[in-house]
Amino acid sequence: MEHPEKRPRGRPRLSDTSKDAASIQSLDRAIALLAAVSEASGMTLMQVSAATQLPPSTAYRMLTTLQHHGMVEFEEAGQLWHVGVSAFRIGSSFLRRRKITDRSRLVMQDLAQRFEETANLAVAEDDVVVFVSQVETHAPLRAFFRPGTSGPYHASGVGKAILAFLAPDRVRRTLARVGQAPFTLRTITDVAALETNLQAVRARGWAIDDEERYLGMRCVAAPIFNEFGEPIAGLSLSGPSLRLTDEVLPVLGPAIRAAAGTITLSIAGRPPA
Amino acid sequence: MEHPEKRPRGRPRLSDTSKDAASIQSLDRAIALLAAVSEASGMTLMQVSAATQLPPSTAYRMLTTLQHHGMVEFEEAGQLWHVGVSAFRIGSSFLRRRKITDRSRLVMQDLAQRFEETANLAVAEDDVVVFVSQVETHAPLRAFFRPGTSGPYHASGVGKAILAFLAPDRVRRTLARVGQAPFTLRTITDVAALETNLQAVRARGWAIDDEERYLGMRCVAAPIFNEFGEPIAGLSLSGPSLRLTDEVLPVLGPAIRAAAGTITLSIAGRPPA
DNA sequence: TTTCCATTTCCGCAATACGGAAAAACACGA
DNA sequence: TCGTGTTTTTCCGTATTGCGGAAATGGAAA
Repeated sequence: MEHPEKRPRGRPRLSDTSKDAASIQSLDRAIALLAAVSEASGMTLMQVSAATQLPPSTAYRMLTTLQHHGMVEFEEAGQLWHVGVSAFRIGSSFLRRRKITDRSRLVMQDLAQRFEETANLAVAEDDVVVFVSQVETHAPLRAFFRPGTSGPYHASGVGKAILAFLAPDRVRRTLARVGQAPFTLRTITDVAALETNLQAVRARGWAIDDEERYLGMRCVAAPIFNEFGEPIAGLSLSGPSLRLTDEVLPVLGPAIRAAAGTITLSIAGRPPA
Repeated sequence: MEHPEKRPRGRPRLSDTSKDAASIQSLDRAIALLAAVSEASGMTLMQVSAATQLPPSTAYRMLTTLQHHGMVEFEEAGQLWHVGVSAFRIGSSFLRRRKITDRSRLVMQDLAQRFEETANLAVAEDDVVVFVSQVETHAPLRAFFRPGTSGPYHASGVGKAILAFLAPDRVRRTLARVGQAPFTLRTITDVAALETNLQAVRARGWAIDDEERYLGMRCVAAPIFNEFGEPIAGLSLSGPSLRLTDEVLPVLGPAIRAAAGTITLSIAGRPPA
């Protein structure tokens, strides 16, 4: 009956948006900590503590707990904390649900070898596309996306390849939500312009990212569909604009569209009506 | 009503030799839970609860907390919990630090010490395998590869260990490209003969280079796999034929296969299907 | 050596996470 | 349609567990 007012029991100082459901504080903090560690490449205890706003002793206790499970590793030389194998193992199972990764391997190897450019596979998430695997070439100058990195829908080959086959209103909603940040001079920052671009993509079956994300880098991509004809991922070949010239595009584009088609079939997907 | 036992709420449900350092219970449990979810492909709350031995309400609270961070996802249709994107993102940052050379060091030292022969690590390149690190023994007569030197696929233990787990047509393409130069009388210079040899390697999990590159030198090797089950490197023990006799091979072979398996695990790889 | 700073351990307090139990939501069959 | 059994979700009192200040340890520089 006493203190019928606010809840002294509640979570401590920060945020307290009060709308979030009951959460486990220590777990919340631990995940934030893990995310912080994964963003840097090696952090000392003090850095972790600073980045997470947690007292060193608390951060330390969390790190050692995570360490027992192999979620983080401690590098003696340099006293650095890194993400561990277990985290990778657990995270990798995210892909198992999308059996695409395994099925696309051969196709990607073939593409990369034939054209001597990096082949990438990315899956569609709510607000971004996430690169999940790639096959590299041995060219000294080449594109590289670390698995797990994400790309913007409006300024990536795979993103546009996927958008092109989504219902118009869904495209508009997505764009409204994520915006069209200008990464380079060539980024398409206008909704109407992007829609025109997507129409062309849909018509020919493959998309091109012409230095829209990184200057000097081009990227040719095609969508992969699930059994409902919905685009759920994309295959792309990326490299320096110097090599992916306008002359080779007419060859590359159809080749990638075909390769993506092969993957669509292998996961029992089907092209849209 | 009865069962007024000691402490039902208590934390020490499991063994707990009490020697383990202070850990955060909720985090411990959450990681175990996450690992359980990652092993199955989609679990209902009840399954999670059963697998982790946690009461449903606790498991539920953890799942929703993880969900807020995107560590797990809930699939409405089927009421299934899956590992989420964030877990993938965080886990992927493990790749930045995944240096085979570093992670194999201990295993190699152990091997070299146990058998008193030189242990080598070599990685697969397009046309050759490249020796990147070794642990030497004190024997006066011993094998030695300077780091950076390359070996032929068809006439090296590591090379054959790798070839044995590649797709047949890829093996053929590689051999067609690099040839089968005869280094010694024992070099396998015939495609068919090599393929038979590789079949045996694949069956038992380890390869032997029986003076095929250098007269008097034998080499026992096993492959190391990446997360796609592709052979990307090999571990070998090499020394004079006088010591690596037919009698010790049955011991050495499995030992090296096991050691390579350990390395595969430590880089979050997996054996091929 | 002394000093300074980061890491690791300790420990008492009470805030936090726990889990039983009840309430919703759901799934079938009758 | 209702009833019955199951799973998911919410609630809440309790005391266990996690918290963080502070001290101890360790290591490198001065």
